[in-house]
Amino acid sequence: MAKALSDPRRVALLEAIGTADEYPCQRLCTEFPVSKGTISHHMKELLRAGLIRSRQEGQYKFFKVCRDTIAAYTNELMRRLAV
Amino acid sequence: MAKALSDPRRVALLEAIGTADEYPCQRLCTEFPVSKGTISHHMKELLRAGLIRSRQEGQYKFFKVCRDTIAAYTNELMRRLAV
DNA sequence: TGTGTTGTTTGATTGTTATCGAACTGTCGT
DNA sequence: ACGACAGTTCGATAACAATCAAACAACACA
Repeated sequence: MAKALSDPRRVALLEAIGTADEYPCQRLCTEFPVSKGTISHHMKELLRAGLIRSRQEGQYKFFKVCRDTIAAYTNELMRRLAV
Repeated sequence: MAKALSDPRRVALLEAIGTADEYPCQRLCTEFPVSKGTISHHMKELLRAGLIRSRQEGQYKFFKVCRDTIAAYTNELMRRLAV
């Protein structure tokens, strides 16, 4: 999780996805100056970390931020460092 | 900050420091199976990120977790992702 | 003043990761 | 069935990060 959040580009992607309830993959490809392959790679990482979920609709793919996972992470961080 | 928190060893060091109000550098060196150089490197990163502060006392050095910085980070994360 | 201890810096090595382009897979509309 | 579009996967490359060992600097004490 921390690893997934450590790349600025990935966080930017995550933030973009967070601006809407659901965010189309294709829009990420147009709005970020990176190749499709790279987007796909980052999405895979975010999925693996449980930070987003995806939904397929025909040939399109939509992403959604898992806000509870993020909340769980921040809580864990606070707990571990006893703030 | 996120970068600083993305390395497991560094988080472990941070946690160790967090177990006491102040933690001597030398104890980190004895309790973690890494060289002095590596410890020094990680401390530099944690300092740079504002996650710890250090205090010199003669030839010894002590570290202290900056809990408010961590709180600020988690808050920022929550805010940015509108949880 | 010298010796041991503490921590920093440096250079080399090694592993990881972000990125691209290209090849590939799957889905849609015609 | 075919051509266009959406994503994935792969191979290569380049940048970065963790680590060590060794050289170094600073301090303490005898």
